[in-house]
Amino acid sequence: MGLKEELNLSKDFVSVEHEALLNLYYTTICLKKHAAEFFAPYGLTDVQFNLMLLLSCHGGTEGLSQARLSEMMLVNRANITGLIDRLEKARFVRRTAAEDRRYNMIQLTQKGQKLLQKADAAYAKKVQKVMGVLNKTDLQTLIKACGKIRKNL
Amino acid sequence: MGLKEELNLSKDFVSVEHEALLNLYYTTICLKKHAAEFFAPYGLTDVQFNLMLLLSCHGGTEGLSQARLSEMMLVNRANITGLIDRLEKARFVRRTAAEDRRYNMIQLTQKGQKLLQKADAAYAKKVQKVMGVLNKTDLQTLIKACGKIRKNL
DNA sequence: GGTGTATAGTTTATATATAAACTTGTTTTA
DNA sequence: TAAAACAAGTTTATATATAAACTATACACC
Repeated sequence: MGLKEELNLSKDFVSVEHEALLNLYYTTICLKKHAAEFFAPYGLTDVQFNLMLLLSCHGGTEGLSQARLSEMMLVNRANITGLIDRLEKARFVRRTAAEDRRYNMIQLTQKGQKLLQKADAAYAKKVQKVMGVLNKTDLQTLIKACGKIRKNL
Repeated sequence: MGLKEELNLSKDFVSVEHEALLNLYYTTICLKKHAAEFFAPYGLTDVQFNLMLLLSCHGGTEGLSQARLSEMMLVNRANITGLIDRLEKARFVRRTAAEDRRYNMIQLTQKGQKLLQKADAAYAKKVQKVMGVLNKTDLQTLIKACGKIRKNL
């Protein structure tokens, strides 16, 4: 039961290469939708959770600049402005001035830390369940394949 | 050279499962950005190209309804309204009334067909080049892994 | 020490995406 | 057959995403 059957397509894919590409696209869309649903009860979007997780794992005490966040999330820095606006409005993060006054350092608030802790514990279990359908060898193979593709771009 | 190095992350991933999930996410983002750049010279976005390709491959002579397009693209039907609005404005597709007057049948115009033909020929080559970094066996393995994950959601 | 250049963040215009409420048209069913 | 239920498409409000133009700050170098 591949993508062709799931989408009720009338024709085969033109190549296994295209089929693989579309499998990556559609699988990621499904995973993102799943994540979005998962985080909704916490009052977060999947994107907001990911940003907060980056702050928690890689922010230390001083936080991360918006430029660094945009690098890590592979998004335009203009996008970070709006994300932080919304998270700041909800009091999950704060902007702090850095020595270099061009930078905003973004930090989790206590409220943000608490929420993240709860959400992350549940999310880690979810990831184990969702990706656990592949064994460790298959996961490593998948990681390698993705790495090769990115390197080839 | 994995994701950790590419993003200059200070910590390891908490599990191989999470690492694999993020590899899917990030690789797809990279592929989408690449596709967006590729289609820009044709005056198309990657999403617009995909919609037109579906019309070409699975639309036959009568076209596809917006509801069917939303199923195939895994997007909300509200989203299709705007996509078709923009493509219609550019005269790449047209809305046609169906017998069941609830439906819009969407068809490629001649202008749309011509553009698609040109873009698709070049795109097929691009896909071969990008995904060709994996051999046929690796591609099949990737397709199977993605299928297992989707089935497990 | 002032000028040019580079960097961080914001604003604006636009595209893609969702959910919810709504309109219109079809089908079911009582 | 009239009412209820369902289906397709649109509208509205909001979130995420980009590119381009802009502001403010920092730094390099003559």
